[in-house]
Amino acid sequence: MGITRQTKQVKTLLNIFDNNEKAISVVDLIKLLEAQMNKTTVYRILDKLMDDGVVHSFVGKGGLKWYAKCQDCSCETHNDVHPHFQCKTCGEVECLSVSFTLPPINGYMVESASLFIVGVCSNCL
Amino acid sequence: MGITRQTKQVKTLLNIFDNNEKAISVVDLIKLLEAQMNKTTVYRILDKLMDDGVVHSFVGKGGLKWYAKCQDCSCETHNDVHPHFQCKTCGEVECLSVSFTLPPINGYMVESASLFIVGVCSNCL
DNA sequence: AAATATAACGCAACTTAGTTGCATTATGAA
DNA sequence: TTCATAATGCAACTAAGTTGCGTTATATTT
Ligand SMILES: [Mn+2]
Ligand SMILES: [Mn+2]
Ligand SMILES: [Zn+2]
Ligand SMILES: [Zn+2]
Repeated sequence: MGITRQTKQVKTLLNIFDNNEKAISVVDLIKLLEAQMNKTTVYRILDKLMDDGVVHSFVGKGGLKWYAKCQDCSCETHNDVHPHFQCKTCGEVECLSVSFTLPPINGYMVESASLFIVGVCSNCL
Repeated sequence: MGITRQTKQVKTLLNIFDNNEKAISVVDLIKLLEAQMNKTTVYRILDKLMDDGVVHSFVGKGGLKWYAKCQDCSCETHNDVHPHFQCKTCGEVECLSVSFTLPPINGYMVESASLFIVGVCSNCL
């Protein structure tokens, strides 16, 4: 079940994702919002925003959780199957708007796949 | 720097990877070996086996670290760039001996990429 | 404009993965 | 057998994420 009440904290988080193309880690979110809300609240709101198809999450380089705004998702359909890229230089993480084809693996049923790419972004090159 | 002394603990871990095609998580390794060695030792030996090109690691579904034997790696060259697969049914994680091509991303320098696939393995289908 | 039901929040305490410092042990070379 | 030191065990710590519960605030009803 997703969000039912538009609390001050929910609005704050929605605002962050609306004005931010890049992905952001939970750790950074908690640090950024420590004056405004509890870390438990951050985790809980993120969970609900996931349910609502507002954001999607993925596991980054060090095993940390990252979140980014969904493009064309809703409660019912999560279409955000795209690679994620982390820049070694500036540290920023972004969703790549490209589709990728999985290698052929006979006899396996594929349910989901995540591709994480590390390198140097166009700004830092 | 890698391993310089063939301790009992090192032999135990080498033996596990030699007799095991599948990948294994650190958590499972620690549980499996709790009677034989300390968890700190497990982490430290795995680090060194990485340096020596004996094993490689990757981040699994939940952000946990997994390890598997390298095929053709050494201290100098780590060639193990392949996807990893986790079966939802049996939970086993394996290295896929297939190569995959990255999607074209103009203006970015790619350094490494990891592809993690979740589904049902051939045994469980 | 109250009253009210309850979703959501804050807080503290907890769990778990992984790390660090240091005293002790055991390996391999001299 | 001696000896330097790599490696281990242990305890304490850090950091990410979770849980339970009492309190607060939102949105609906009266
Ligand atoms: Mn994304
Ligand atoms: Mn592998
Ligand atoms: Zn960059
Ligand atoms: Zn299976």
